Amino acid sequence: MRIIVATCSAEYTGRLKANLPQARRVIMIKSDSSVLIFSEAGSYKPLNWMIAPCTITEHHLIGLTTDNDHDTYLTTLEVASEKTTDHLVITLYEVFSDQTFDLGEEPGLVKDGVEDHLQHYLAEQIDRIGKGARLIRREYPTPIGPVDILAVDNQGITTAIEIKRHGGIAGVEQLTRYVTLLNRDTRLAPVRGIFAAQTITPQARTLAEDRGFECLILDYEEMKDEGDHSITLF
Amino acid sequence: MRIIVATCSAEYTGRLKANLPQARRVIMIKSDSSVLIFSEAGSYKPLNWMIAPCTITEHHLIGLTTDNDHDTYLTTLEVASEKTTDHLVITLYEVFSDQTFDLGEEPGLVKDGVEDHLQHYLAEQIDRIGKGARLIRREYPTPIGPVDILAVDNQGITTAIEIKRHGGIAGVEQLTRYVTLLNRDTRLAPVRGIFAAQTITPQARTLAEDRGFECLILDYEEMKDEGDHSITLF
DNA sequence: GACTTGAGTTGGTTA
DNA sequence: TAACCAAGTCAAGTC
Repeated sequence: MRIIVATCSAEYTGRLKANLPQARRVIMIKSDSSVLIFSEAGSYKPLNWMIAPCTITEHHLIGLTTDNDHDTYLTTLEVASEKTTDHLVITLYEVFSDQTFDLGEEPGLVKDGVEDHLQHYLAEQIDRIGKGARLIRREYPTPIGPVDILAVDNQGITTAIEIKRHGGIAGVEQLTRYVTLLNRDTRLAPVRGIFAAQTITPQARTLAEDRGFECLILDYEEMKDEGDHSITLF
Repeated sequence: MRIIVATCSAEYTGRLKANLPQARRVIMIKSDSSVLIFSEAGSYKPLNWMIAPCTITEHHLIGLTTDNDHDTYLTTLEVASEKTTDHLVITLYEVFSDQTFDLGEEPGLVKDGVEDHLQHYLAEQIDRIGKGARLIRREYPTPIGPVDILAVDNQGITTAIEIKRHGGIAGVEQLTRYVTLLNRDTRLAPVRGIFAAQTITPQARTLAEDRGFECLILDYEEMKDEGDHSITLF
């Protein structure tokens, strides 16, 4: 990992073109040659970047300082993608720091609470859609992608469940596609839909209910507690 | 901008929980107190982060080195969001570098080639949907969001155009929602749809054509040339 | 402030 | 490899 703090400008050409005027910034060059340019502003996204695999060519040129009173060295970093025509040219004017560190292996991040976990617990606790419900399977395959959960409710009705952490309109559309498709299967029809999420936007709830879907709010902590509890029981 | 290179571990609690085992990493602290933790792996996304507004509390503790042969100082950075309950605790074990730089103002990034530009040129060159077509307006407002372009084709039929750089199923769904809604307006009906993009996935094309929408491939460079050309003419 | 949409989205999984 | 879907997505614009 090489970290450069410098006055720089940059120009990116690829899926779009982007121009970065001269200013002080931080340039990170990872060991795979990927490059990130950061400013104080914004969140975690760099202003410009190049992802691996790419090749960096460093040129040293003689230029002038902004007040033209003496010669100075300019450096350009030409970063070219090896897979596409994308390229990024960074010009360094004044370099304040240029250090390289060996970070070694990254053991990786462990996450808890993603959609997959919601799906896991809801499949395990399928009674949450109504006492007596029975799980058919998680990730029930269809030609247009897997349905998060397919179940049979206590009335014997096939039930497709779309799970989101935050439910928006797009999720309702997704559920609509699945229910429409599954209803063409005479062995399953009629199929109803449940839109299950930790939070659901009012617009999405309205759309879902318009289409005859039930909305189910999921409490992750509660589901996790119940899941952990049943593990200790067996 | 403060840049720390150190052996660290981290724990995030917020919308989910995430745990980062001990390893050498780069920690960036921006002037607004936002924090980013990077490793060599992955692309521009940090392993963990906290966005502004947040408060950092730095604690210095006496701990033991991993081989327990002598005391050492540990530092923890406790980063708490000021708006939510999110918090991130970083423990620093061995610090290799800890420097602060003043980057000053960021003049900002200038982009060319985003969806907005496609929309601009297509509105200007509305003939691309058929000779004699006439633009009604860009960003035609509806209760469910603005339609990218509304036009009248050479048959006098109202035409809703959804523009994407890369057209996928979600874009077709979006167009469907708009066309369905606009068709309820007796002053506009019947309304047809055009799905316009630089690239369209085969599935999206199939879905769009199933729904009676025309698919239109846009050549950005060509549109830009034509746009620039007409500017020089007037 | 809530919601929708775009992004050089990135990243993971599967056909 | 291509396409779909989730993400602590982020960020901009609108209502």
